[in-house]
Amino acid sequence: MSAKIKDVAREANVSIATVSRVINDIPLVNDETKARVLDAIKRTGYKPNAIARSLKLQKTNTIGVILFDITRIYFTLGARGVEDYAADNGYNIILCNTDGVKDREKKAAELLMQKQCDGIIFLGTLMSKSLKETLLGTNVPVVLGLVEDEEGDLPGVYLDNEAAAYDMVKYLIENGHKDIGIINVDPITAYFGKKRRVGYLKALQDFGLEYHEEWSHVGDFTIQGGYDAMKKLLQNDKIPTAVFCTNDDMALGALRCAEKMGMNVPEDISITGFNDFSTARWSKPAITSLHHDMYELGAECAKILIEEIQTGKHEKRDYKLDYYIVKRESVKDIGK
Amino acid sequence: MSAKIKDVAREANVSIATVSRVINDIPLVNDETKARVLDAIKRTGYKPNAIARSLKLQKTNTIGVILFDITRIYFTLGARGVEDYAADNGYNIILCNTDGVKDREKKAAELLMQKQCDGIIFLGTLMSKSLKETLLGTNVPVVLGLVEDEEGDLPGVYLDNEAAAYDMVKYLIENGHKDIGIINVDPITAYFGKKRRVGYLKALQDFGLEYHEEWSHVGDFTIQGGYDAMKKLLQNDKIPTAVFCTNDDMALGALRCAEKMGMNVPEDISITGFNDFSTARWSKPAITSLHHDMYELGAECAKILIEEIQTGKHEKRDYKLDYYIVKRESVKDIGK
DNA sequence: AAAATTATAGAAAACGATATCATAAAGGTT
DNA sequence: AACCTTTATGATATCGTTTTCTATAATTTT
Repeated sequence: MSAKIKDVAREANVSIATVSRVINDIPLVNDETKARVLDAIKRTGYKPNAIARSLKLQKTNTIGVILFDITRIYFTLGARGVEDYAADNGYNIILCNTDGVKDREKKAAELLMQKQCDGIIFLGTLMSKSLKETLLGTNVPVVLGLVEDEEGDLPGVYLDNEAAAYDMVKYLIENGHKDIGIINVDPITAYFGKKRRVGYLKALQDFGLEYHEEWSHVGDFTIQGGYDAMKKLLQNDKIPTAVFCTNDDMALGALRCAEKMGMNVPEDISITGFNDFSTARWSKPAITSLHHDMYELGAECAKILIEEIQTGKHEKRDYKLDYYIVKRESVKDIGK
Repeated sequence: MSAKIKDVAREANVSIATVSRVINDIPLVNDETKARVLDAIKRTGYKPNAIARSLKLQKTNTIGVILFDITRIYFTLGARGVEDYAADNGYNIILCNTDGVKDREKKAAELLMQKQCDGIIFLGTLMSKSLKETLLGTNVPVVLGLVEDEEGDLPGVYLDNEAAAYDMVKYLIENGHKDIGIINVDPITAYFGKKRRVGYLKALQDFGLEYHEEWSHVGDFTIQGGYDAMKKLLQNDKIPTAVFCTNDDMALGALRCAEKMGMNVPEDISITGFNDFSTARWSKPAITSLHHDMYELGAECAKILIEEIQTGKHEKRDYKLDYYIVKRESVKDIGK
């Protein structure tokens, strides 16, 4: 068994109160005594028990992170952002993957609360009603990443997905495209999918373009998903001149599919991605994508959360990420 | 403040001992009393405090994971494997990224021990002496992923990197290649880099091929790193007919660099990857790679660790991952 | 030199649970 | 009717800390 504060006290011939004072740098200790205690700590190899401490202080210095799937770079970068900022400020993170399954999200939230996390960050695709209830049914501060609490007052950090999608489609339009398809993540299970779809539709409308139901497809987040969606899209008699994909992996899949069908990108069809991960940059042709910083998103979530934990003040605030389009090779200007 | 066991006891008009019995399903409780307690729990919204419980039980049901960088898919998959297996068995994970910085690894280990983790999994590139000392200076079970404790008796889960590299180089040789370069991760800071290099050298030797210092380059794990390393490699007067890259991202970088230099893969030069991530599969040309399952690695680490936690038995054992070569388009058979 | 103040250190009560031990009531045995 | 079981419950010590309150010694003030 490792040494306890009691062992140190015995060893240094003082009371445990004094040892505690030394550990916590409370000034009312005589220098000589302090030295004796420090020495005893070294000799016994004593390390404070954070659990006991947490119980007494009612503070665990841990942040719970509920996320979709750490395996997907989109979320991973966010998680790393959270972890770095948290670690720099003396907090640790407990991680729960949920794959977006509501039941698991709820269980994760309950568990994190039982473990007395000082705060919770939710990095998911959708905020379900039941999760929100669970999260609000406590006093733990909560910050949302990626999703926005539209009616409620939970602070959130996210991209203005609607505007970003709008801008990307607008960019395609500026390049002379009038027939624009979309390969999106499921707008029902993913909040940002919904928003990006709205942006897409709005841009079409604003520029007087027609919406074609048959050019709108949904894939999971994967390359294969993009491939399959593109395959369906290309089965139509008339096909668009450009496809707006709402993530890079799906854009790559779409690109591969087009190639497979004997088309060249961007000569025969233009494709755009979203997120600007290395997939897009190093693809050939390199994919035009919309850049925004997921790491920053995570870090910002952590920052807001820790501030709320430390001040105890709750305040609804939304932090919108910057974004910009990175123009590469996958879009052809077909304007006259 | 949320309800405590005391509140439930008062509400149900029983002692806290009885409430505790109900919570923990200890049979000696009258059915009627039990119902009353259950009802009180529901009414008060009581949730047990895991911290208090941990203190008393000397068990936190958390596993500490120290890993290199969650942002790199190689580690991420491992982390997810750990998390899933752990979650299925009632454990949670605390995650610490270290970027391989020794000091941070040590700090992470100390922190996890203070937080009374029931066990620690190390998913890193190298086991430093100081980290090992820190890890062993306690009674917490430790399992190593990716690295092997050659002299010590810590259990580990890893790929037989030497054999795998050997097989990959052998595959190139079987395809007629005699001039084979290598783009490796740093063998000094990464244990598996060292091992893969040994396998590479051994294969060259076994088949009577010459080793060319100038064809051996090192990159970080990234695509850019592979690109830069390839650039140096291609600056030689004589260049190899094949390059063995010890991860997929670097292979992609190397491929892009070769293309940039006006070469075609695999017509002018063959390239192989390692790990078989989607990068390799969806690249064009698709990259021949060595498949092994990082998710399984993580899950196996968790399995071994939890077994050790629960039985209290420590035993040195090594679990070696299966692997196989996935043949794709990036290798040309140049045999006569 | 007595009183008041200050500097140190210790005793003990929390924090919220679990589990041991003790106790009381009910039923069974002779 | 006295005793022994069995069943159900409560009181309480404990886990390893922090912190308040108290106590003592040392110092200063008068």
